[in-house]
Amino acid sequence: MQKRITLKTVAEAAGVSVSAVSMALRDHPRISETKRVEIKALARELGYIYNRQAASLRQGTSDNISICVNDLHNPVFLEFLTAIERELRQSDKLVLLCNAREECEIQDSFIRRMLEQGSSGLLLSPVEGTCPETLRTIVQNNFPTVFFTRRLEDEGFDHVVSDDALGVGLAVDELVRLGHRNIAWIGGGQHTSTAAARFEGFAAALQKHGLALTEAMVEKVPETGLEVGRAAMDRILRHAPEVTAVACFSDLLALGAASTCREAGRSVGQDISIIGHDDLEQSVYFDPGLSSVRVAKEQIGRDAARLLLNRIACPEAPPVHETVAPSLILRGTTGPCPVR
Amino acid sequence: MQKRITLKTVAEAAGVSVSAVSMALRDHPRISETKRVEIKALARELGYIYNRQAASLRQGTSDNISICVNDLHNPVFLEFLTAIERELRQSDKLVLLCNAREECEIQDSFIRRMLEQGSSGLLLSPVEGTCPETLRTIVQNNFPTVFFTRRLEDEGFDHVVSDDALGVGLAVDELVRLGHRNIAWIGGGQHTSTAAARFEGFAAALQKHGLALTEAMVEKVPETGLEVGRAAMDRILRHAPEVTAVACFSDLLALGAASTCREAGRSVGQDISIIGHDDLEQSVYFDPGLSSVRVAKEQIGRDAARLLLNRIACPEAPPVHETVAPSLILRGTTGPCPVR
DNA sequence: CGCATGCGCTCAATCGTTTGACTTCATTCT
DNA sequence: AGAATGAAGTCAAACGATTGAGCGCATGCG
Repeated sequence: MQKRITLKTVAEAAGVSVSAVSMALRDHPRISETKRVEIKALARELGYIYNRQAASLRQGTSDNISICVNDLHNPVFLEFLTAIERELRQSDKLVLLCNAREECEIQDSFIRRMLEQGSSGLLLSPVEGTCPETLRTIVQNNFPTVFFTRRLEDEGFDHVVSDDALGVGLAVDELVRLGHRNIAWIGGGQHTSTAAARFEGFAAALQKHGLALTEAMVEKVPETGLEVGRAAMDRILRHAPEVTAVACFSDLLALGAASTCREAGRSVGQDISIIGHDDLEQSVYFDPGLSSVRVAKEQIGRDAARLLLNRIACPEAPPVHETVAPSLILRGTTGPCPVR
Repeated sequence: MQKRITLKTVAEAAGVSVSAVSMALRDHPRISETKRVEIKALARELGYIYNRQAASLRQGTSDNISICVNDLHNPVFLEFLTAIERELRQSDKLVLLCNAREECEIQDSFIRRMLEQGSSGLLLSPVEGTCPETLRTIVQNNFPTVFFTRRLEDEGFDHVVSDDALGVGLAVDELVRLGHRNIAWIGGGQHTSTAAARFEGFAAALQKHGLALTEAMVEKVPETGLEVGRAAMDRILRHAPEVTAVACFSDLLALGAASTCREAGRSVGQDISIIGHDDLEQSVYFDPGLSSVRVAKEQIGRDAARLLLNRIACPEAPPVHETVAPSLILRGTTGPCPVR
C-alpha cells in the first residue's frame, strides 16, 4: 500500500515547491497559467486527494454545515431537508445530516462532535425536551445556529418557523364555514413550540367562533404517527359521537384518523371532515385527497439556510426571528356538515 | 471574542506540558491519577473543545463513518439506517449521512468529500446508474466500502443484500396456493440489482408454476412512489381485467395499487390480492394490513455495519458477499382467488 | 547605467494534537 | 555503594495545507 499522495508528492513530481502546488490548485494568481495547468494535470494523474483536515486546521475554518433533525420518521422533514440542501449546495458547502430520533442524547453528541470537527454552523430542529446543557454548549462556543420548524423560548437564537397558530386557525375557520360545530382535535401532546402553538391556535379559533372545547373532543397524543392517529380517532368516535370534523396536528395523524373513520363506516369528506397539517407531498395521493394546512416548507428551508450563512458571516448580528404564514389546501377530506 | 481554548491553554493554566494534558484527557497511564483528575476538571471548566481535525491529521485516522443512501423518500431506508446507527453508536463512531436523492452527482461529491475529510469508511446504497468514476475513486484510494440493499456487478466489493428473487418467489408461491392464475407485476423498471432480481424472481416463479407472463400484466415502472403505483394499477385494471393478484416491487407501490383498486370498487383482499415488498413499519397500519415480503432490515443493517468495521480493520481481506433471506408476512390484502 | 517595480516562485512558520525519545527523581536490587 | 529499574513527566518532531515574507530576474524609466 503506497503512502497517501500529498502536495509534497505532487510538488516533487512537478519539480516545484509545495506552496506552488497549493496555490496552483486553488487558482491563486501568483502562479502562471502554464504552470497551473501543468500542475493540475499532474495532480489529477497522480490521484491527489485534498486533505481538508489539514487545510481547515491551518485556516481555522471549514465549509461544512450540520443539520440535526428531531425525527425523520415524519416525511415532512425530508421536504425541509430538500429545500435546505438545494440552497446550501450552491455555496459548495457539505451538508452533514443527523437523525436524532427524538432522543436528546443523540442530538447532544452530534452537536458536540460537530464542534470538534469544526463544522461552521448548525441547522437545528430540536428534539422534544432539548436539555439546557446542549444550549450552553452552543452559546459558549458561539456556534452559529439557526433553529427551524421548532423554536425555543430563549429569544437569543435565530429561528424560522411556520405560523402554527394561524394555520390551525385557517383550518377551523373553514370547518366552521362548512357548518361544523363539533370540532375535535388530535395531536399536540409533545412539549415543543409547534405542538403548543397549534393547540393554542385551535383553542383560540374555537373561542373566536363561540364553540365549546370539551375534554372528550381533545386527544393530546404525544406522537405524530399513523397508528397514533388511528387510536385517537377511535376514542373520539366512541366518546364523542357528535363530532363531525377533526383538525389534526399533522398529516400523519390525519391519515390515521381517516383510516379509522373508513373502518367505522363513516365516509370521510361526507359524514366527517378531517384536516391535517404540513401538507405532505404524498397527501394528495390518498383517497380522498387530504385537506391540509400547507406549511411553506420550501421557503422555511431556504430562509433557514440563508440565515445560517449570514450568521456565520456575521456572528454578532442581532437574532432574527422569522415566522412564515401557511395556507389552506382543500381536497376531498373536508365537506359540508351533514344535516341530522 | 476570545481565542479558541486548546491544549496549550489548559496546559498553561495547569502548569504542565501540552503532552501531559493530551495524555491525561485520553487516560494515558503515564499520567498519575491525581494529575489526571485535576487536568480533566480544569479542561471542563475552561470549556475545552477537542480538535478532531488536528488529532486525525496527526494520527492519520478518523472515527467517523459515512453513509450514503440512494433515496430517503422510501421509508424503508430509514429502517436500515436505524439498524446501522444502532450498531455503530456502540463503537463511538460518528455517522455522517447523505441523501443522494437518486442523483449520481450528489453521491459522487459526497464520497469525494468524505475522502477529503478522512472518513474511515463508507456504507453505500448506490444510486441508480452509479458512474464508474465513483467506483474508481473508491478503489484507487482503497476507501473501505460496504454496499447494502443494492449491489454492483463488480464482485470486488463487500455487500449485504436481501435475497430479492427468493422473496418474490415466496410471494408468488403464496398467491398460486390461494388459487390465483393471473398474476400481475408492478415495479422493477430501475437499473438496479434489486429491481432486476425482484423481476427475475417474479418471472422465474411464474414459469415454475406454468403460468404465462403477458405484456399487459407487467408494469415496469421506474420509481417506487405511491402515485406511480396508483397509475400502474389503473393501467392494469384497464388492459388486463383478468388479473386477480398483483405482486409489487415495494410496499409503496403496493399501497398505491391498493388505493386505485378501492377507488375502482374492487375490494382488496377479496376481489383482488396485493403483495408488497420490504414490509415497512407502517404497512401494518393500513386498512387492510398489507401483506408483504419482509426484508430482514435489522440484520442487513447490522451486518453491513459490522462488515465495514472489519473491512476497516483489515483492508486486504477477500470481499464478503452476504445475501439475507426474507420472509413472507400475510395480512389482509391477500385472499383466495374469487370464483368466476 | 542604476534603481524601482512587479512577476513568479520559494521559504519557513503556523494551525492543535500525538508520540517516541529523553529527563529527572526516587526506589529497589545485587 | 553503585547500578538498574520504573514512575511521571517534558521535549520536539511530526501530520498536510496555507500564507506572509523574501528573493531572483526581467522590464521600464529617468
